[in-house]
Amino acid sequence: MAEQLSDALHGRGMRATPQRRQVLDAVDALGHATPEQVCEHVQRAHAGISLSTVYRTLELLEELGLVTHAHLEHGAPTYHSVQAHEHLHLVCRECGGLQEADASHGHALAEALRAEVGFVTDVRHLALHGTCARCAGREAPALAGALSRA
Amino acid sequence: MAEQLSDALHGRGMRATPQRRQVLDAVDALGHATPEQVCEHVQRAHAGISLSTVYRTLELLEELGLVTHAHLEHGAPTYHSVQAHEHLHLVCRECGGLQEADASHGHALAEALRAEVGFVTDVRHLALHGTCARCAGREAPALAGALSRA
DNA sequence: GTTAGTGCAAATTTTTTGCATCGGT
DNA sequence: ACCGATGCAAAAAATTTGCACTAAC
Repeated sequence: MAEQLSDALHGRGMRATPQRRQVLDAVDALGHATPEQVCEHVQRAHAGISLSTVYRTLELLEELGLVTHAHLEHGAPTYHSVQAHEHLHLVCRECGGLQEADASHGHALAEALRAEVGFVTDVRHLALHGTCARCAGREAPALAGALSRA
Repeated sequence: MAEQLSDALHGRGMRATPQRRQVLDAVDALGHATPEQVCEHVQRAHAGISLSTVYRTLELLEELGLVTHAHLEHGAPTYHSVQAHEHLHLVCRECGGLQEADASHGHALAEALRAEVGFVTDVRHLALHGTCARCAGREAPALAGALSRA
C-alpha cells in the first residue's frame, strides 16, 4: 500500500515525500478526520507538517483516489481512507453524534440511480442526516409515553 | 404559509420581520441556495438585508423546521424549503454539476435504517456524491465497464 | 414603551496562495 | 543539479459576535 502511493505519485511525475505518506497513514488511522485533526495526528506522531501541506496533500490524495471526503457537519469536511470498509455515516442532528451503518443499504440506492439516470454514486461519500434512535425516543412524546406506560 | 411563519414566530415570542419573510421566500424561490445567494436575491428584490441577518435567519428557520440544509460541495451549505418536493441531490465530482433524483429511492434506504438501527433519516438532507452519466462515460470507460459488469 | 431584531464593523475560523528554501530523484 | 514540495506568513473566504439603533408588538 505504501508502494501504491509511491507508484501513483511517480507515475504522475510527482514525489513521494514523508508528509504525503504520513497524511495517508493518519487518514487511515483516524477513520474520520478533519484536515486539522490530520495535522495534529501527524505532528503528535513525531513529524513536522504544516496545515497548508495537509490541505494540499488531502486534495492530491483525493485526486489519486486514495481518500474521499464527506461533509458530516457544518463546514467540517472529514476524510476517509478508501481502504477502510465501506460504510454509511449517520449524523444525528440533535446530539451531533455519528454512527456508521452497513454500506449494503446504500448499494441498493446506488444501483437504482445508476440504472435510472446513469449516476455512479460513491457510497463511501454518503452522509445521512436525521435523528438517532436515542434522540428520537427522547423527543417524541407519543413514543416516550408508550414506553413509560410499559 | 406566510401565516405559518408568523404563527411559529409568535408562538415563541418572536417577531415576524420582513427580513425573515424575505429569506424564507428566497429559499423557496431559489430551490438550492447558499447564504450568500439568499442575501443577493433578497437585496436584488428591493429590500435591504445584511449577510449577518441571513445567517441568523437561516439558522432560525431551520430550528423552526421551515428549511433544511445540505452540504452539496466543499464548504458551501445550501438551504432548501421544506415545502419543496423531496428530492435527492446528485453531485458530480468531475464536472461539479448538480442533478436531482426522486426521493423514493431514498425512502427505501431510510426505512431500512429506521428498522435496523432506529435512525430516522431526513431524506431532504441527502446528498450523494459520485460521477454523473456524462462524466462517467467520458472519463472512466474502464471503471464504468467494471461497474456495469458487477 | 419594551425589548427583540437588524445592520455594521470587527473578530473568528477556515482555507488558499505567494515565495524562498528544502529535499526527492 | 533540477524542479517539485514544504513551511511560513499573508491573503482571502466564510461565519460569528458585540453593540447602538430601529421597529414589531
